[in-house]
Amino acid sequence: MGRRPCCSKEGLNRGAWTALEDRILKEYIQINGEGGWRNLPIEAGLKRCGKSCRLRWLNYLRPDIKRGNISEEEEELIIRLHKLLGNRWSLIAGRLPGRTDNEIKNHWNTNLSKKFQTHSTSKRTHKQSTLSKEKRILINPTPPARLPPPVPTFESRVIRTKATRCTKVFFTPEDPAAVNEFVKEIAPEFDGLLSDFMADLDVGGLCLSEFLHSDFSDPCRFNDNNAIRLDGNSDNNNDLYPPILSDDPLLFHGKNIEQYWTEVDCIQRDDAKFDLQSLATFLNAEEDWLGE
DNA sequence: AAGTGCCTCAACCGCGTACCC
DNA sequence: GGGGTACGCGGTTGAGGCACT
Repeated sequence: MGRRPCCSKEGLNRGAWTALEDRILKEYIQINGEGGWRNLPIEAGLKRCGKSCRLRWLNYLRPDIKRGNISEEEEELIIRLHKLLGNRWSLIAGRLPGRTDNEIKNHWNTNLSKKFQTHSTSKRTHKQSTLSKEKRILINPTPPARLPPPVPTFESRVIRTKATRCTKVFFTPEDPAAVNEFVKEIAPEFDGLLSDFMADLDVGGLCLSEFLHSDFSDPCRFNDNNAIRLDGNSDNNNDLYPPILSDDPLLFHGKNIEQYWTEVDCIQRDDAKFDLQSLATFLNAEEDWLGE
């Protein structure tokens, strides 16, 4: 019983790839492009599972793979992103050009998690440690740096599964009055959404899913205030993201937004603060996950 | 030199989601 | 809407290399 295997394992090569297999796969993809992984081995003449081909290409053969050790700057970014996003390696890898999720995951498990263990004073066991049972280690639970006073309490439930990005969030306001105040003063976008609802995290014009998937490497995506541009067109302020409000632009204090996102734990618009550390907290709030 | 234990990282596995019919 | 398939993801494994005895 159980799940049907992704492909027949009979007669397929397993284990380390040979130089010849690499060459065949590379040449096939260069000619035919990525995708169609299931049929690729047959068409390319490889005795490999399609999944294996995909993994080999993504983690090793892609031309834009960056070789060599992970730099201190990259390491710093990984730590910050992990603090914010948890074990969403693919998302983290997306912020490190040339690095793969597998590479970052391995680097974390073999190097960075130890640093956390060394520096952590916490006794909390990380639920999702990927190390083998006897090697499981303690990881800093990243307590929120500070709580934003004007933001009301939400019972947040992150829709998060084992292998998916987190873009949707359920909010259940615990204090409707506080939410009213919050909406009125800080996030008019929430107007009319006071009961249980499902939406992109969209606070003050800063949409989580857009934010996480933005191309931070493209300078055209930022205006003079370093707000993200949706279309990369520097001439149209209406397409800025977060939107430029009249006399009230969402400022990033002159910093590159990536720098800001990873260095600063709070984005500020006037005196309204939405705390990214709090975001990290609920992203990591495993007790609130669905599926319990 | 041989044995042992530890570490690294490429590869595998199973699951959830997206997509198509 | 339901079922089947493909893809992408995070967790886990294990081969190979290295250090130490």
